[in-house]
Amino acid sequence: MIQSVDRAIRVLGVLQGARLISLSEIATRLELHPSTVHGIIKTLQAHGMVLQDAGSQRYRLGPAVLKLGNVYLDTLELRSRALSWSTELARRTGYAVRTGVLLPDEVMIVHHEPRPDGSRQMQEVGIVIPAHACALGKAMLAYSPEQRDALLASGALRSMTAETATEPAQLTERLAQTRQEALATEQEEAVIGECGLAAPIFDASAAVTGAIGVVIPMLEWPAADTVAGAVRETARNISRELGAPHWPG
Amino acid sequence: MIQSVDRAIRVLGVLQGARLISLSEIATRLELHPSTVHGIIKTLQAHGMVLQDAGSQRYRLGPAVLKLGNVYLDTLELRSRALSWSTELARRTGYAVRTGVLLPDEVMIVHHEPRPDGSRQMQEVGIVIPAHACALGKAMLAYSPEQRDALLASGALRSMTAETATEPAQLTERLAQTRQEALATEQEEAVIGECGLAAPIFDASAAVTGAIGVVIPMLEWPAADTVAGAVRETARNISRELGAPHWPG
DNA sequence: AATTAGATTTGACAATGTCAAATTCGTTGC
DNA sequence: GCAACGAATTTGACATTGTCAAATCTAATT
Repeated sequence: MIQSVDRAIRVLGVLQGARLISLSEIATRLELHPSTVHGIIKTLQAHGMVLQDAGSQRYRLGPAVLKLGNVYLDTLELRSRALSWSTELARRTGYAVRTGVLLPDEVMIVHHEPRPDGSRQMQEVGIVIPAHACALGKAMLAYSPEQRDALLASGALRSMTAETATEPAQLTERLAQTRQEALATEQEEAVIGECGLAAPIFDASAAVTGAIGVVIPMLEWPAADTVAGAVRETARNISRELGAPHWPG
Repeated sequence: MIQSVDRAIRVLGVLQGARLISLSEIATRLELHPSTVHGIIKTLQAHGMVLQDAGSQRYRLGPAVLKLGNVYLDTLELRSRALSWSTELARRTGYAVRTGVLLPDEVMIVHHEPRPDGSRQMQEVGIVIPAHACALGKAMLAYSPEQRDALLASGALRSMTAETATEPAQLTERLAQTRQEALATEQEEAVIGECGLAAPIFDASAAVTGAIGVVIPMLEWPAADTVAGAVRETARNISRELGAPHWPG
């Protein structure tokens, strides 16, 4: 582990949390000397990863990070396979479809297929949602023992709504149910008024690489039984295209 | 400039160009010792910026870079201001609307408003286009003398189509015309069949922060005169919201 | 005009990253 | 099934290079 590279990434992490921040505040948060942070920041700035606001002298993320992010999306085989199946799933069910990957304790959305009814929706690619509070996250955690244990051990089950599972035992039970049905559900656990169904996607090494699911407004919950079947089937189809030997896990 | 941080960013740059690449190839391209690259890569990997492919042992970008990129978009005041005006411009003109920022020699799209006719389109946020070969790029370069000179001096006017301006003199002339009309045009210079109009956006310090423009299919070119007016007006309105003292430059 | 908060620069020291060689791992050819 | 190869990884010594504390500069504020 190279110290200065590690510190540079931590600086980016702070910048990610605080949109516009002064050099000395970054130094304080990371418990580093301002001069150390300055050297790192100037290096990042030279590559366009960080910008200095002209007026306030404070720092923020730069455009180079977006370019990197876009290349990541392009290289993701999961995403390219999910594209066509998402359209199909959205058409069949009438709901918005999301595909996500698992970060240490969050799910990151790598594709968002809007509801086919054409209602205007926010662009959601790149957003992150706590893994324990969404169907996509539970679908993946249910089949990723290490990640699940790490999350449970970290004790970071942040509460999002009244329905969020914040107790390890509660989450463990929901994951067991997810495995039983090969389908994860979510009822207003992350966002009030929003429910969801999701199923895990496996790759050629039989490991979870992602999950796909539908977003269902509370008013339309529970969804028709055919929706659950369609989500499972879509996840199985994508898994097969990725070379998964079997589905589920 | 901190050497190892600089090298880490160069490693990311190589990963950006080559989707899946071996450690020794990265080392060769950067003229570094494999062991040096290994230390950097493992640090990046620990933070999820880089992933190692299970089968081939090769490396690729990781999800953490996408998360960073998304935060950049959220912090961009240009983008939030452009959102509502883009919808309006798309509605008035009937064309897809793009907003972009200027990198050293490319334009990066930070917002894409689809054509209001509802035709299905690719998501284009995060893609980059050579600055000298698109209307957005020329709109910004025309009012950014340093960036223009740097680009002309670099001699990197890559040819995209037969119409691309690859000679410095040719580009200089087109930029002069852009300033004269306060509007940049593009006729199949980047992509065959695609034309465009764009105007620059200025911030409170009277510097160019971006550009907004419409994408026009070759078959519908030239567009009605009202389109040019609508593009200029939109750029002026966004500039005013950002606190620009005057428009153009 | 003085004060303060913050960004930046400087220079010495020692921690730290770098390099070359050695080792391990997996794959291909015989 | 064994050997040879290519590639990733590990190790340890050396010297480069990042780090820290103090000093300087800059720009707001009173």
